[in-house]
Amino acid sequence: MPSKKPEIELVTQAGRTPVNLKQLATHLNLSPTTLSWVLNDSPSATSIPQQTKDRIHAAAREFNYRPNFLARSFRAQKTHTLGVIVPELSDGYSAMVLSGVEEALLEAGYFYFLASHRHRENLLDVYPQMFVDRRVEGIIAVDTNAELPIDLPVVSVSGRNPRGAANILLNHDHAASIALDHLIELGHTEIAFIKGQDFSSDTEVRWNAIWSAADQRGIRIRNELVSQLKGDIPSPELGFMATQEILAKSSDFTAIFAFNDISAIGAIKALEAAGLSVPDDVSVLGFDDVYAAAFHKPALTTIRQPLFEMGRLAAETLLNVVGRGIPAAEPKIHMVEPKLIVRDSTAPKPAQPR
Amino acid sequence: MPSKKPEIELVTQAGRTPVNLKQLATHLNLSPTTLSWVLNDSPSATSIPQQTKDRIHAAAREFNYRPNFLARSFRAQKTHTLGVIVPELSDGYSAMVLSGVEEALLEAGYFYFLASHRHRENLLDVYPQMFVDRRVEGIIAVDTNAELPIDLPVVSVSGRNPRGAANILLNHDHAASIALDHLIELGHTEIAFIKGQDFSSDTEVRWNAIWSAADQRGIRIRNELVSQLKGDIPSPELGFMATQEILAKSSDFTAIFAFNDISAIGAIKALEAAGLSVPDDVSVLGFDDVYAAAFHKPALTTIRQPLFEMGRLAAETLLNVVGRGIPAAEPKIHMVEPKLIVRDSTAPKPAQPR
DNA sequence: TCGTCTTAGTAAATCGATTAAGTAACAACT
DNA sequence: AGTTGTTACTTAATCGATTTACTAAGACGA
Repeated sequence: MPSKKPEIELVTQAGRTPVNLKQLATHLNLSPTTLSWVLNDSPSATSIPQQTKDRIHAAAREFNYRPNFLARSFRAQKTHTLGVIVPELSDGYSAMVLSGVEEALLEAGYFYFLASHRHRENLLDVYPQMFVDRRVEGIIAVDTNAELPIDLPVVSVSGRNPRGAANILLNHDHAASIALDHLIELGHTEIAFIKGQDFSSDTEVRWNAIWSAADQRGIRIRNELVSQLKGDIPSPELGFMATQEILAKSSDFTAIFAFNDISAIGAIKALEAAGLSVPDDVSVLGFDDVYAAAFHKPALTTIRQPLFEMGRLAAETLLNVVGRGIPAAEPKIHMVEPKLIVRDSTAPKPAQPR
Repeated sequence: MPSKKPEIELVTQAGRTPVNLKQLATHLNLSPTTLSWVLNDSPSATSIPQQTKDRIHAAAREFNYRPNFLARSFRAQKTHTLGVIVPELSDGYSAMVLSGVEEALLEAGYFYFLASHRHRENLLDVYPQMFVDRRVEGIIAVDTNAELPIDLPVVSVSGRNPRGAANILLNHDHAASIALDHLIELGHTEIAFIKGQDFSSDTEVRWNAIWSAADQRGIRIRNELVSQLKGDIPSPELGFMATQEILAKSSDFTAIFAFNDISAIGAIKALEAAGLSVPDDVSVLGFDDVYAAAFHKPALTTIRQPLFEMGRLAAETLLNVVGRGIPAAEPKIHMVEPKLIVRDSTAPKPAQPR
């Protein structure tokens, strides 16, 4: 009589249902425990002889055993997932940061949930709550000053979060200095400014930095040459309007320092609509160096933020905290440095006044 | 003797550990089953009197009971999560699609994992595998023709996926028609073309559509006036080089139809570098209507893809399939319509030849 | 020869919610 | 009076991996 084959046989091919630990253990005539020890290289596996280990590894490979992620997550209450919240996805800023985040996470085997709040109150409540419900291990908040859950480590990018584990911040003092130095070198002293919206976390720090840098250089900031972006759409239109507002009050300036590249593009449009040429009559200085900045006409002179690096740094920092499990007592501040990118939208102050 | 307080007391405040079903059940002197039935409004709850239901709901509110998402996911092997794979995040195209995706998912309580493969072979393997491991319920592939897992429903956006549940496609025939009609109306007959890279799923369909539209209109496509984008970075540089390639072979054309807005921007730079004015000497027609298109100088005339809508549609379609649990036998094709956006980069054919 | 160590494992509990399969008490009907 | 039905629940199994607490067999030393 020929030896009877076992009634239940494991399917070697990519079968319908993936093999689980129990089935694999049965197949090997071992207990799930032993397999778990060996496959996870746990300290308890020291007593298991190499031969058995090899058998287990071989079987795992053969049947393409992949541990059930859900079961593991559930058991350990760890999801290997972060939450990332950004204001808006389409303006290029967040996308750059996210690229950096993704790169760092991939290496660590983490994924992230992405949420864009578009400055809507309810989303600012709902998304963090969803993050908590889904047991993300930490949150990266990009340019977002929300009330975030206390019991989760948070790393902010461009946004001061006093309760968070860390803040990735641009050196705004340095940014303001190199920006003003550039304009001053070109001979500009009457400079108009477009401030950011109040909801943007950079607005205040940057404005303070500009003030003190201007002060140090003997540049007077005149009230009528300052306006602020109004509205929450990511469109040059806002910069266009802000510039018109300034032009209505005074045309006694030869340079504009915009809050970001998008508004700089709007500013240029407004100046040209008013019959002024950029950079011949007025120089325009942007901020961020988003994707579009280099390809605008005139190409934007701008202050580059290392957005990709900031994303990467945020993710690495957060993973570090998450790994240790101890949220830092006081938030660390990581400063990153801006860089002046000179292109075609700035030029020496015109010889004679308009 | 005063009544003894129970030894274990539930914490009403946002305590350290959230309340679980068992604790809540103990508190109410009921079994977890009963609570589960009532809180999920399951059919078995019909026999539970309203009074008990009210007690349960009240307690759940009072102790801010939130079901453990991980436990639920594990039990049901459903994660309420999708995977989205895109080529690149920073070029504006995917970001628009994602905004649409997000909007649809939020309403349904779904999140998504985002992965950008940047055309790297290994990431095209690794990310889908990670999606499967994490038990996403479906995948949205944006402009990506990867070998995707068979046992998951897939919806492609701009990419034909024969195995997938659905494809969201632009009506490229219509796009080619309105594009050529626009150029022909302006008097152009000698038209140069910049084709997309082979890896882009739109390249072939669009090119075929252009061919037949040109044929129908008696426009001859001359080989020396066709070049192709080379390289996988999302930069106008590629369009710049493609245009230079054409210019090296012939300058006998009055219009260029570019593969996308980014390459159109590069094309304009190349034409201007060659001493040609856009649109006075050569008209340039873009594609997509990405964010930067409107703010370029000259503002791009372009064929708009309803990217946001495409994302939304993809997500809705996928959720529908996921909900029913039955992957469609043959992929549905959802066609969306392009729209001509006339701006400043196209103009009537110049009166005399150069 | 007894007791202790080491080796090579196994059994059972656990994470938290869901669900199939009961059960006890009472009502209603034949 | 006995059967069937309804109401209001409870018990126990399940999802799959991990982990704590055991056990059995043999080696070794005193």
